[in-house]
Order: sequence, then C-alpha cells, then structure tokens
Amino acid sequence: MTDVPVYQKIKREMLARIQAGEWKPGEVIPGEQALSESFGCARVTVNRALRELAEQGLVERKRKAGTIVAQRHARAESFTITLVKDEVESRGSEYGYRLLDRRIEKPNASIAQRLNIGTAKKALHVRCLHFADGRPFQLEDRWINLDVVPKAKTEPFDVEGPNGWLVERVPYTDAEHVLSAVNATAEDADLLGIEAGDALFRIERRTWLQSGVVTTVSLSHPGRDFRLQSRST
Amino acid sequence: MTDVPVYQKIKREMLARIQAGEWKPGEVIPGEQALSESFGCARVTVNRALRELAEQGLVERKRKAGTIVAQRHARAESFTITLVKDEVESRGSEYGYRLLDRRIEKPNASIAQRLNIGTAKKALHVRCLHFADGRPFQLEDRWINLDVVPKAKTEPFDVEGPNGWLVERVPYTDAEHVLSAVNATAEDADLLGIEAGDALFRIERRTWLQSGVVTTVSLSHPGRDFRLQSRST
DNA sequence: CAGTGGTCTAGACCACACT
DNA sequence: GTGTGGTCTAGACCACTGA
Repeated sequence: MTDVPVYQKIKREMLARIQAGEWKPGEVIPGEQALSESFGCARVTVNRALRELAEQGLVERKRKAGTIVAQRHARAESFTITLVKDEVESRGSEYGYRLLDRRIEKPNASIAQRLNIGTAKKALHVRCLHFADGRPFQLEDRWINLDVVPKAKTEPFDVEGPNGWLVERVPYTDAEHVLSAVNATAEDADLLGIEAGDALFRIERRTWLQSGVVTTVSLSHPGRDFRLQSRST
Repeated sequence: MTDVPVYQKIKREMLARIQAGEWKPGEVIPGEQALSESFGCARVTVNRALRELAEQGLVERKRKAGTIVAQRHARAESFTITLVKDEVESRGSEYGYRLLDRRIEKPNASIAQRLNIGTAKKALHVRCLHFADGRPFQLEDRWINLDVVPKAKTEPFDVEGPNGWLVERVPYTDAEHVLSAVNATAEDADLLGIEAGDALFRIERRTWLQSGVVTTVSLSHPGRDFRLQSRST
C-alpha cells in the first residue's frame, strides 16, 4: 500500500498543489533544494519528480529562473506508432503487401523542400499498399533521399515495404510526425477500396539522420478502420 | 561539443548496437551492472539511459529477466493536446465560444458504458462550439458524471466551455485519448460550417478520478484546419 | 532462492542565464 | 557574479519474478 515510490508521491503532491491553486500558472515554485528539505528526501528525488512533470508538460524549467507552473493547460500524450505489419498482425489479421510503383524521379517543389534537396535532384519515389486480411489497410506514398540512403537505389521493394526495410537498415536521429484527417481523392479511394470522399486518417512522417532528411512518407488509412489510442496516468 | 550528457551518449551507443544488429530483437542485453562497468560509469547512469529507451518503446525491461530489445519496431510519439482556447490563440486567432445545449438527461447505452454508470442514472450533457476568428474550429460533445462532479450541476457553461472549467477545478488521475478520422454528418457540417461528408479529425477523451469516470468528450475539428504534430530526437 | 531492475541517498561539479 | 537546474557517482536496500 505504502510502497509507492517517493518520487511519485511527490509528483502527486505537487499536482495537488497546482490543482488546488496553491501554485498558480506562471508562478515560480520553490527550488529543488528547498523542496527536498520540506519533503525530507534527496534532491535527486525531487529532480526526478519535476523532470517527469516537465515531460508531461505541467511545469516548465529553466536554469537560474527556476521552475514555473505551465501557463497552458497542456499535457503531452504519448501514442505508439507501430510498423504496419505489426499493427495488422496485432489485430489478428493476415498481413499483405503490394508494390504499386517505384521510380527514381524528380520531386515536385513541395516534396523537394521536405527532403531538403533541390528540385533538379532525383529521389526514390515508392508507392505501395498494405493489406489486412486482403483488405487495403494503408496506402503508403514515400520519398527516399538517395544521398543519405544510396543502397535503396537497387532495392526493388517488391516483397517487403520500404517502411520495414528502412527501419531495419537505416538509423535516424530525429523524427517528425503530423496527424491529420482528409477526404480520399478518387485515386486514393480506388486503391483503398472505399468511396471517394471517405475520411482518411493520415500520418505523415519525416526522419533525419543528423542534418540530412532520410525519408518522408504519407500513410493513409480508411477512417473506419484506424484509430490511435493512448492511456496515461 | 563533447559535453553531451553521458546517459545520452550511452543511449546513442545502445541504439547503434541495436541498429547494427549487434543486439537483436528479443535478445537479452547485458545487465546494468555489466554495462556500467563496460561504459565506465555509475549504474544509475546506465539505468537512466535504459529507462528512457524503454519509455520510447525500444527495449522492454523485466526484473530478473533482464532487458530485451523490443520485438516490434514501435516508437512512442508524444503529441501535445492543448485546451482549445490556447490552441486557437497560439495560432494568433481570436477565440470565441458558444453554448449549443446543456441538459441533464439519461445517456444512451454507449455513453452510459463510457461513463461507467447505469442507463437509468442522469448525467450532464453539454454541446458547444469553439471558434477561431469567428469560424467554427471545434465541436464539443461532452458528458459529465454528476456523481463525481456534483458542482457541475449548477454551472451554466454559458460563457466558458466545460473543458476549461473542468481542467481548472476537477483533478484527474487517468486519461484516455482516441484519435480518429470520420466524415461529418449533416448536423456536424451545419454546425461547423462545412459540407456534409467533409473529413473531421476527432479526439475522444475520457478522464478518471481514481476509479470513477469524470467525463467523456468528443472533440471534432474540420480536417483542413487541424493537425497534431510531434518532433522527437 | 537469487539475480535483475527500481529506487533512494548524500555529496559533488558544472553550465547556463539572469542580475 | 551567483543561484538554479542538469548530471554524475558510489554505495545501498528492496521488490519482483524467473528458475
């Protein structure tokens, strides 16, 4: 009963103080030193509690300035984005894959900008479909920067999607994700076996290796089959 | 240049080993004790590196069994879900609010289940609109459990939305979020000033205070105006 | 039962950012 | 300058869980 870790107790206590209005948004709260004394524990323990609250977006920390209660009531929620194959199989469905096209071509201005290369430069463009029990589950439209991943040049991607291939072979240091809802174009609908205009849940991802963009991809899922879920405490 | 924290260097090194195939998925990696010796640092430092990798979903840790490289290539991505008002204002737009209806009524079976109350029990049902520069930005459809939040019974919600009201007054211990893409119904479209069938980005949230459900809400945004973004390293 | 990770402590040094 | 958070260490105890 009482073997809840000390740093968690402290987190709860501090949460309670924030919610009780004892510590107001924008206000500086006592320093780690002072808190550790009042809680009767080591400073590192208070530090961990505060660090986790900061990760969750409830407080903001700055050296010298101290820790302040976050102005905006925002909490960071964590969603797990899995590889399609795992996602499909975790639902108990059979995974399927089909390559649509694979071309080395010049990207348009928008894609070139996303890849951070010139429009004169060619890149690898792959489009493919992922199935769950034979039903289209995800439409993948990907561009790969051949400067960063030259070995992709000779990879046919006919039996394995570029997603898994990249994950297993190319490391990345940074990632960006954008989630959105869009209406399916006629082409999207045709490929996904749905009606034009149906809602799509789209995940756009870009990954970097140091300062170079590795790949940028758009993953579209029929809205009725896809959702992202998170649960936090 | 070289003042990167040790635990981060260790994280990178371990990431590299995983990506190089030196440590394979499902395989047990050396224990913290052994690693700290080989890295020439304290065990706590290795512990922090591994804890963070586990939070990101790259490894799984079990007592006694040790640490294994995660089977599924999954990474947890963190998205920040802000209060509508802050979201609108952070875009430099003017925030507006309008209450649509507020009733104390019996929920249908689905909602009753979500609130974890019987269908005979009444709950507070609030629907309202949030605007950005006069344009509908979010349609909120909320149910509040009056057993847990009795003081909501007398709150009119005519000038402030229930979202902000709850955040400031009612603490919660657990939260669940579900993100999805749906097509707007005729009613949704009418209220949001869009066409029926247009894609909506929907956030469904449920919060608990200990074991009781505080509230469940559906937040719908016109797809063309809304996206969630994350950036991680 | 025994090994592994989870947590805690007391003390320390340092970088940063405000004054 | 100087105080605050960021990080690190060496050593310790404990809970969990697989063998």
